[in-house]
Formats: sequence, structure tokens, C-alpha cells
Amino acid sequence: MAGKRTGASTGTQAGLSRERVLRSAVAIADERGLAALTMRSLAESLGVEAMSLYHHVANKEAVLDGLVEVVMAEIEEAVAGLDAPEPEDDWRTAMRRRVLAARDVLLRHPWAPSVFETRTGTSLAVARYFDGVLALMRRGGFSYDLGHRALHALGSRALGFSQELFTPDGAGSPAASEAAVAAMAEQVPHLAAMIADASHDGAVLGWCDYQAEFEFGLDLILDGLERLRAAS
Amino acid sequence: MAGKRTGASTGTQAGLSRERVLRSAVAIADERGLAALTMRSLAESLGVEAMSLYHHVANKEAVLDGLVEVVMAEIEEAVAGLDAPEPEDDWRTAMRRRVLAARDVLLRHPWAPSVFETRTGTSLAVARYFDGVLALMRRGGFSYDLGHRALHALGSRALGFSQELFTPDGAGSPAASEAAVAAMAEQVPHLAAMIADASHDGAVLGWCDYQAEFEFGLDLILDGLERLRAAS
DNA sequence: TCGGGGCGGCTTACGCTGTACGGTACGGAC
DNA sequence: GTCCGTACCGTACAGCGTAAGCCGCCCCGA
Repeated sequence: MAGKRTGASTGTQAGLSRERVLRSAVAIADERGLAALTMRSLAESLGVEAMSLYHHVANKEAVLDGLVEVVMAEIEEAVAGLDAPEPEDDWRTAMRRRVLAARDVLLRHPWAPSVFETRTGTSLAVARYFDGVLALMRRGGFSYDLGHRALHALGSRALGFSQELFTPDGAGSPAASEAAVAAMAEQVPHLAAMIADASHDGAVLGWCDYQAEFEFGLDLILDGLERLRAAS
Repeated sequence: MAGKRTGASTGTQAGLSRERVLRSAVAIADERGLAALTMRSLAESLGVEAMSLYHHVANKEAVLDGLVEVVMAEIEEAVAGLDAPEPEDDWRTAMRRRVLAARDVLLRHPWAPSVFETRTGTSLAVARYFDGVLALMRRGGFSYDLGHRALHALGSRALGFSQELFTPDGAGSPAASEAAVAAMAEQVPHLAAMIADASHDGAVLGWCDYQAEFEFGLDLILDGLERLRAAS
């Protein structure tokens, strides 16, 4: 009974590979959330036992590193297929396009930010991306010093996400946070008033457009950087 | 033997309380890192069995929520003891002081950002803090709309931390990331050049002053907001 | 044609996690 | 004196990551 291998001739058995493992890991995280990604669930999705994975990845940390790699590859691809102005002509627009392209990718993988956050070690894929950002700024007329400061000022925003302290994304219902704030209106009068103000003068839509807010913050920073660049 | 209770008359036994539990949790995270904070280690530090904790906190999530509460209380205290200008006179300086005071607290608890990140649900303590930030901006002449956008633009920076993609803090040695970049210099020529440039013209110190970079980014955003406020 | 690695999978097992359940000692109310 | 709520302990369980060992298949060299 032992070692029956599925099916008749079996061929290359399950035919695992690092790539197939990582692809499956991304699929699980996309569909069922990062918490559902365990070595066992990952193995099961590949029709294999958990320990078999260790022939292709060192450990779970390596799987998470691989996730970052996959996402960064998607981003690099998106950035490559971009028609943005030459940085020498308009670095600001080129950068904006780049960041928003990265954001598009990240929005397809809501778990990505939290994985990036836990990977403190310098990843080659991430470093290469930032190298590209820095290259863009250099061509746009930045000194290394200002470029360095710009990278810090942008932080994760350069990759397309920012730290939202409330309802990062589809955690609750769209207007769940609005309801939460309403529930503690007495404790947070200004927030409550802000929501009330937004409700009766703006559109009806969930009072908070994260994409628009992201772009606002991004432009604020890019404008500030441009002023410093022009003055230098 | 069973149930010997420590000591003679025992009195109120171990004398746990939600407060004592949370205080101990903060101490463990401070001293041994967030990963070392388990229900068992927490119980042991209080001279108690793991399950006893559940009489004072619902579960581990509740402990983490409590951690946020404790840190926010520290921040509120630090902010309260601040001598900053009245926002009506100079909102920008008042805000700057406030954020840097919060940052001081967070630097004492390096684990705090990662806990904040995982607490997506709207926490009262955090909401109250942002309410205070918004109040400050209102007194400084912000519309609710601009205040709202400002909160988003600041994001976690309002609380004193920003998302660093490389070596958030004491992960490796001070210059570890520099060495890492050097190791892949061919793949990231611009980053390598930037480091080389910084090394020979700036001071010798680890080439990257996170506090200074944080303040740079903060000022960039505050300046941008001031321009928008003045123009509105 | 045959023999033998070694690769790739399975099985088992260990220590760790959070936590459900059921006891048990104590203090205070009646 | 009885009773009950509070606070704590002991045990147990499922699920986690992963170390160690076994076994069958494929490919390569003879």
C-alpha cells in the first residue's frame, strides 16, 4: 500500500519545482488570505505532502521571500511595459506612472504589503526596484543626496502602498470604518464632524477614495521633491 | 501538592489584572522581541499558568490590542506634556513637535509598528490620537477636506514611524545593509554609487541617519500641506 | 542488459503554538 | 454552615513548522 503514487504510469509524479510551489503560494494567498498559506495547505494544493516542499524551498521563510520575488517580477514587468516620458523631460510624470503601475500590481495582491513589511532583510528584487527608481531620479537631475532623501520620503509609497491605520482594504464592509467612528463619535468629535462634512458635500461613495488619497499623498511628495531639485 | 499557591497565607494569590498582564507583555516585547511574546512566556513572567491569563484577556489578539492601547497612552502622555505653539499661531511646528514626540515613544518600543500594522480594526486609542491631529489642523485653518487628505498623506508618519523597506531598525548591524548592497553592486549600480557618494562627502556614521530622514519626509509633507492650506 | 545512485516523494515524530474544558482552593454573602 | 463566584491550575487537543529516515522510480554508466 505504501508509496502507491497516484495513477497508472505516474510519469514525473507530482512534478514539483520552486516555481510551481511559489505560483501556488501566490494563488492561495490571493484566494484565501495570507493566514491560509501554511506548508500543509500549500502541499495539498499541489497534491503532495508537506515535507516534499522542502526539496524545493529551504523553509517557510524562503516561501515568503519567493512571494516577494514573484510580486516584484510582476511589478518590473508592468513598469517595463509603460509608456512614460523620458525622465530627462519630465521625471515627475515618469515616476508617478511607475509608482501607480506598481500599485496596480499590489492591489491585485492585498497580502503583499504585510509580506514586504516582514522581510526586513535586503531582498535583491526590492533593491533592484529601488535602484530603478533612483536611476529615474538621477536622469531627472537629482543629486545622489537628494535621491537618497527622496527614497526615504517615499518609503513604501514608491512601491505603491502606504500605511493606512484604518481599514487597509477589504477588511470590513466599505463603510464599516465610518460606522465604527460614528459609534465613538463622542470620543472623536473632529473625525465624526469630518465624516459628516464629507457626506453632505461630496459624492455618496464610501466617503473615502483610497486611490485618490494615495495619489494626493504621492503628488504632495513629488511636488516637494521637484521644488528641492529645481532649487539645487 | 496540587494547588499549593505560592507562599504562606497567599492572600489575593498572584493578583493578576488586565493592566498587570499588559504591562508584562510590553516588557517582554521590549526585552526579548515580539516573537518571544507567547501566552506561556507571558504567564511565566507573571508566575502563573498560561490559562490563567484568559480570565483577564479574551485571547492573544486582545493582548495585542492592549499593547496598542498601552503605547497610545504613552504617546498621549508625551503629547500632553509638550510645549508647542498654539496651532492658530503655527500649526506646522505644533504638528511637528507632536509627531516627533510620538516617534520618541515608538523608538522605545521597536515592535510597535508591526503590531499597529496588524491591527486593522479601528482602535479607539488610535482613532482618538488622529482626532487630536485633526483638531490641531482645524485650529490651524484646515478645512475638513484638506484635513482628511492630510491624514492620508501622513499615514503612519503621523504616529511617528514610516515604512522602511530596508533594515527598519536594529535588524542587523548598523552598516549591514550597506554591505548587502555592496554585495550586489553589479545588479544595483545606482544604489551602490549613491552609497559611495555619501561615504566620501558626508560623515562616517553609518551613512544613513533614520531620524534625519524621517524628519525630512515629514517636513516635505508638512510644507506641501501648508502651501495648500494657504492657497485655499 | 543490467546495476546503482540519487532524486523526489511519503511517513513518522517532535516541540511549539493558542486555547477549550474541567477541576479546585479561596473569600464573602446569607 | 452552606453556597457561590472568582481566580487559578492541569490536562488535552488541533494545528503549526520541520528534522529524520525510508522507499520507489528514473537515468546513467558499464
